[in-house]
Amino acid sequence: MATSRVRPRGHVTIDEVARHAGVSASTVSRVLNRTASIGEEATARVLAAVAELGYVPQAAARNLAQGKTQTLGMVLPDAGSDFFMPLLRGIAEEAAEADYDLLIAIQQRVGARRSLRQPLGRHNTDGLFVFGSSHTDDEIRQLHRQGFPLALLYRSAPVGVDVPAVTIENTTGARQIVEHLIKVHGRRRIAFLRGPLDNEDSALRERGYREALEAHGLPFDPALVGSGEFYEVPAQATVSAWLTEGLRFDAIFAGDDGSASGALEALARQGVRVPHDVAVVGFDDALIARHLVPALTTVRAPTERLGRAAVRQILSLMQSGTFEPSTCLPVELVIRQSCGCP
Amino acid sequence: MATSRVRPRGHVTIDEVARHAGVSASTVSRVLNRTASIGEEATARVLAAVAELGYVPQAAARNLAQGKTQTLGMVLPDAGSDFFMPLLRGIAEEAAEADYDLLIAIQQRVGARRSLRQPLGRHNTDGLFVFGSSHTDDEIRQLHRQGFPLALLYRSAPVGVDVPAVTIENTTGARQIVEHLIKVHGRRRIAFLRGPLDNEDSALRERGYREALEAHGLPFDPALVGSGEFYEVPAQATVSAWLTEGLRFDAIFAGDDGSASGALEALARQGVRVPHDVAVVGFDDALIARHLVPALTTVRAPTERLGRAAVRQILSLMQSGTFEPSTCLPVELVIRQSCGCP
DNA sequence: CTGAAAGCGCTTACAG
DNA sequence: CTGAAAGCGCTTACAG
Repeated sequence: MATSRVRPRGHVTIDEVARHAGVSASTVSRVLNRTASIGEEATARVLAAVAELGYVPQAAARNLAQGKTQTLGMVLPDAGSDFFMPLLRGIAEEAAEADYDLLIAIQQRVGARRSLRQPLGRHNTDGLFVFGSSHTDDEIRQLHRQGFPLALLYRSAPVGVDVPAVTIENTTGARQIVEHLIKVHGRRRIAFLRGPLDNEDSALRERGYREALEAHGLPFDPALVGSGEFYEVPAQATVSAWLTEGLRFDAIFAGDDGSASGALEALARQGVRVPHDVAVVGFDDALIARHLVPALTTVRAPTERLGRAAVRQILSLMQSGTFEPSTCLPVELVIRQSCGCP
Repeated sequence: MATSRVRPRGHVTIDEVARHAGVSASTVSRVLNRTASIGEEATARVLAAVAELGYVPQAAARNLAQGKTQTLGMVLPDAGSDFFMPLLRGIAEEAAEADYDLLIAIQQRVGARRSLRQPLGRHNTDGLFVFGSSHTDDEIRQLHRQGFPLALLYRSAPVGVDVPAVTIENTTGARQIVEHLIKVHGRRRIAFLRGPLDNEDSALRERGYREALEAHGLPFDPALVGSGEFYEVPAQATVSAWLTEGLRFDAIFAGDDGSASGALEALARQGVRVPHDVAVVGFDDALIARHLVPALTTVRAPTERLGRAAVRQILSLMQSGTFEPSTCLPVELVIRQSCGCP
C-alpha cells in the first residue's frame, strides 16, 4: 500500500535529511542546533542535504520534544489605538532577534470575558506579556503562582508578585511638563484631566502634577481635576462642562494626548484661544500630537524601547531566573506650541 | 529515583486526566474534541476530571498528532503605522472565533532581508496573510506552488496565482472623491499625490482620479501628478516644490491621509488657504484625518472588515479548498471641511 | 461506546 | 564524534 516515496504531510522530515546525508537523525539534529560538536565532513553533508531538500524543522515536534514553544504571548486591549504599533514592533523585533515567535490575542470585549479557555497560556507559550489593565492583579498573581513567566508593561507588579515590570517615568514627566507651564509660561490655575481611576499611569501623572504645584507654592484645587479617561470624548465633555460652569483655569494638563485632543476641541468650540487664554499639554507623544492645532506640547513615552526592554527581562527570567524587578524608562519633554512656546 | 508523582514538565497531561476519570486517554481526547459520541457517564467523569485538574491540552502535542498548527501567520511591514491596528484586530478576533491563534512577525528591515529562515511558514503555521507589498509576486507564487494557504490583503493576486485576495474599492472611492471636488466645489485643476510606484492601491486610485477627470471633460495634465509616497515628508516636499515653481492647481487629491497631511503642512507654510485657495482630500480615513486642519475629507477604508474577510477566505480555502478569488470591499466618502464643505 | 497501540517529527540521555 | 532508542503528549485508525 503505502509507497515509500509518499510524503504524507507534505513536508521534508529530519529522517529524510538523515538518509540523504547518510547520517542519523541525531546527527542532523545536532548539526542544526549546534548542540554537540560534529565532524566536519558529516556537518557538510548534513548542511548540503538540508539545503537541497529545503528542510525546515516542524515547530510542533521540536516544541514537544523540548518541552518549550519558543513563543511569547501578548494580549492587546480590545481598543487598539495607534499606541500599540510601536509596542508591538519593539516586542516582535526583539523577540525575533532572540529567535522567539510572537503570538498575539486581542482581549475579549467586556461581557464575553474569559468565556472559553484562555487564548494564551503555557499550553502554547513560554511566557506572557501583560499590558496595563489587560489582567487584574489577581489574574497576574495566579499566573505567577503557577510559575508562568510574565513581564508587565506599563504597570508595576502587584505587591508580593515578583515579576519584571517595565514602566516609564510618569511622575517625573508629569512634574516636568507642569513645571514648564508654571515656570516658563506663568500659569497658575492648571487643570488636570485624569485617566481611568484604576490606571496606574494616570495616578502617577497626577502625582507629578501635584508635586509640581507644591514645589511652586500653588494650591491644589480638587475642582481643577476632571475625568478625561485617556479618551477624546469624555475629555471634551469635561472641559465643555468646566467652561459652561465658569470654572477659571489658564492651563490644562491632559493625562494623555487623546484627552488633550478632546480638550482642544472643547476650547475651540467655545472660542477659547490656545495657548493665549488656556495652555494645553498632554502625555505620550502619540501620532496625532504634532497634527493638533496648535501642535501639542507633550511628554514622549518610549514605547518601542519599552517593548524591547520587556522582552529582554522576560527572556532573562526564563533563562536564568534573574531579572530587574522594575525597569523605569526615561521620558522626554516635547515642546511644541500648545503650551505657549513659539 | 523518579517519583511517580513527579510532574516533569509542570503541567497536567491527558493520561493523568484519564486515570483520574477512570477512562482511557482516547476517551478523554474524544470528549474534549467531540470527535466521537461518548457515554454520558464517561463524559461527565472526564469533564469533572478536566475541571478539577485544570487540564489544558498541550498545543505542540496536538499539532504534531494532527499535523496542523491551528495558527495563522501575518507579516506586518516594518513601518507599522496606526493603519495596522484595526487590521490586526479584525484578523485576530475573527481567527479567535474560529479557534485559530495568530502569530505575527514584523518584516525585517531592508538590508537584513530574508537573512535566516522565514519566520512564518508551514513549520509553524497553517496559513499566511500577505499584506500589500510585504512579499513580492515571486515569493507569493512560490508559497502558493508549495501548496501553502495564502490570503492577500490590500493587493490582488499575481497573474496565474489562484489565492483569495481581499481589497477595497480603490478606483470607485478615488473617482467619487475627485468627482466631489469637481461637481460640488467646481475645482478644475486637481493635482494627484501618488504612492509608491509598485503600490497597487496607488495605481488604482490614480485610475479613479483619471476616470473622474475624463467623465467631466477635464484634461489630464501629467504635471499635476507628483510623488507623495503615502507619507508625509515626501508629500510636503512635492507640494512645496509645486508652489515654488508656480504650478497652478485648485485642489489636491492625496493618495492617502498621510500625504494629505504633508500637503496641508506645505500649503499652510506658504500661506495658501485651504480649502479656499486649494481644496485637499485624502484616502483611508486614518486616525489623524479628523484632527487635521481643516478636518480632512477622505475615503474610509474598512480595514477591520477587510481583516475579517481575509480570515474567512483563508479558512474556507483551508477547509474546503473553495474561496472567493477576489473580495472587494466598498468604501465610503467621509465629508469634512478640507474639500470646501461647511 | 471504548481501549490498546501506533504514530506524528523531533530531541537527548545513554552507550560506545 | 556518532547512532539506536526512548520519550515528549497528543490523536486516530483499528478492533471489539
